Amino acid sequence: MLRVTNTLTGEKESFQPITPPQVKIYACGPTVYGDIHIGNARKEVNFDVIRKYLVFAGYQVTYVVNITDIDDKIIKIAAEEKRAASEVAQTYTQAYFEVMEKLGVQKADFQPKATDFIPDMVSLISGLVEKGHAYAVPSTEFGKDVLYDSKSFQGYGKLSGKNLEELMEGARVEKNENKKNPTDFVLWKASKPGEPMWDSPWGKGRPGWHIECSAMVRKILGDSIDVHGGGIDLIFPHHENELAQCEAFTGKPYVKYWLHNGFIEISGQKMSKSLGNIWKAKDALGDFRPEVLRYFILSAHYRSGLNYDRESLEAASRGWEEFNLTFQRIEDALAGPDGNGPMDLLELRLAIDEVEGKFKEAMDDDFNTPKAMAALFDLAREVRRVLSQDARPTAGAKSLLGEALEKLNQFGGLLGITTAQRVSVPKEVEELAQTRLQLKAEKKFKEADEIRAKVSALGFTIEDVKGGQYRVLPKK
RNA sequence: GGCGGCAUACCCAAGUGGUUAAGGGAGCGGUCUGCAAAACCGCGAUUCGGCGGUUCAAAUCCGCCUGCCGCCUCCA
Repeated sequence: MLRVTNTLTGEKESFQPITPPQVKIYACGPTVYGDIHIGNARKEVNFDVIRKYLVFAGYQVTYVVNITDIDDKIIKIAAEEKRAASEVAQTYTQAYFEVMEKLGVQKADFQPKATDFIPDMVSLISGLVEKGHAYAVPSTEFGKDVLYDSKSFQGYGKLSGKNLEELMEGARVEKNENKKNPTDFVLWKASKPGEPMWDSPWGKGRPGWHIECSAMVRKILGDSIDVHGGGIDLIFPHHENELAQCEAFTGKPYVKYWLHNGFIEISGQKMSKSLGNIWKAKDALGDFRPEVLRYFILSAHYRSGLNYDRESLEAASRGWEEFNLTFQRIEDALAGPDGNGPMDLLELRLAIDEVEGKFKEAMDDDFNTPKAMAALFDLAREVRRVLSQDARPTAGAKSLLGEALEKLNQFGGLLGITTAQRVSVPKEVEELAQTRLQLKAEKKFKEADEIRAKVSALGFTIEDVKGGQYRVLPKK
């Protein structure tokens, strides 16, 4: 039975979708005003795994990740770069998709852009005004702002555990003389000259941030959804406000399970522009394989903070190499001739029988990926132990190794820490390696070493293994 | 000031009342080896930030203290 930690209740609860086997998930996506950083990437990887595991567990999942393609930051960048906001948004939307593809993040079922849902937002805002939860105030020459009346919704603060009085005291909110309460937030913003604008009952303007998610969730998934996710920082005010908008409008519960992932930290602190410690995902991908990045991200529980530095990444990289080599070693062994044993296979048999149960148990516990990975490592270790007995396993051992490979591929694939594509060794390199084997047999070691150097220049490494065989690997 | 989270070996990191405190990295010892590398085996926390309490039993529950971090303003 799957259990998840729900921010709304602060507890780990058993997961029971509203209308099983359907599961509707919405996870806040990027605001496309720049390249995404590894913190954004972490959120996408965490929810990618959550989504894939729910599918694996037999649910019919509808997964939605939005693109915020209109907001203050985009407008600001556009002004700086002297181009249209839509152009800026397009550039970074594209960049985002490229990173997602590299990272092996499966495309969401829907990837709505805010600007495609303006009419839905307008109608939602109108409804809130009619119901007395929002009010329009004069703003610019183009029209009025519409603000949400936070005091009009009794449940305001229930997600983040804040109460209005305290919020008002500590409020560092922007000054707005027109606000009835300091915690009121903007639903619709009248445009200023030169800004993007859309027609509305309140003149020309653009949507506030929080309303877009509310509108898209309702349009695509309906009034009530099973899971809403995002980074921990979105709890307040973004998700609190979304909740207030939707529940005030529909009178129905908006989200059953709120899931929030922790931050990636640099030297124990969050990434921020002001600290100048932003690590872009595309730069990380330049230094490390995508599988290594996922391996690193998933080596911590999604709700924890995760400290990111080069050393940790390099450790993850070594760990991943070791894990990944297991796959190749199995494939090599299966492709080779049968040995004639004897081999001790008991532990491997047990490990194969246990892995699925251990993996599921870990993942069922609020998607405990570190524990799930440990389950895979346990199996991988037994595999290596068997392979080290003899590089040419017996037919019986091969059968077990085949089973192990299947399990490792299945679960490692779900986490996205395996690589589907083996680096293929060019024929030229293969021939050189063969020649070297021959030279070695003739004890012409000097010539053999020369070949190794040649192979190295071609980007590969030859490693000798037991039984007079060798292994060709891409150079590290 | 209000709210929340975290503190486990050299590093990362599971563990949420009860057998020997997962796993990974690094390290050390060994096996193997023309060399190199790899691989495999073995070793490593009598102890879970500190002090009290509850309990037959606590890293796990409660209280206090210390330290770090996040949110309360845009933020994954």
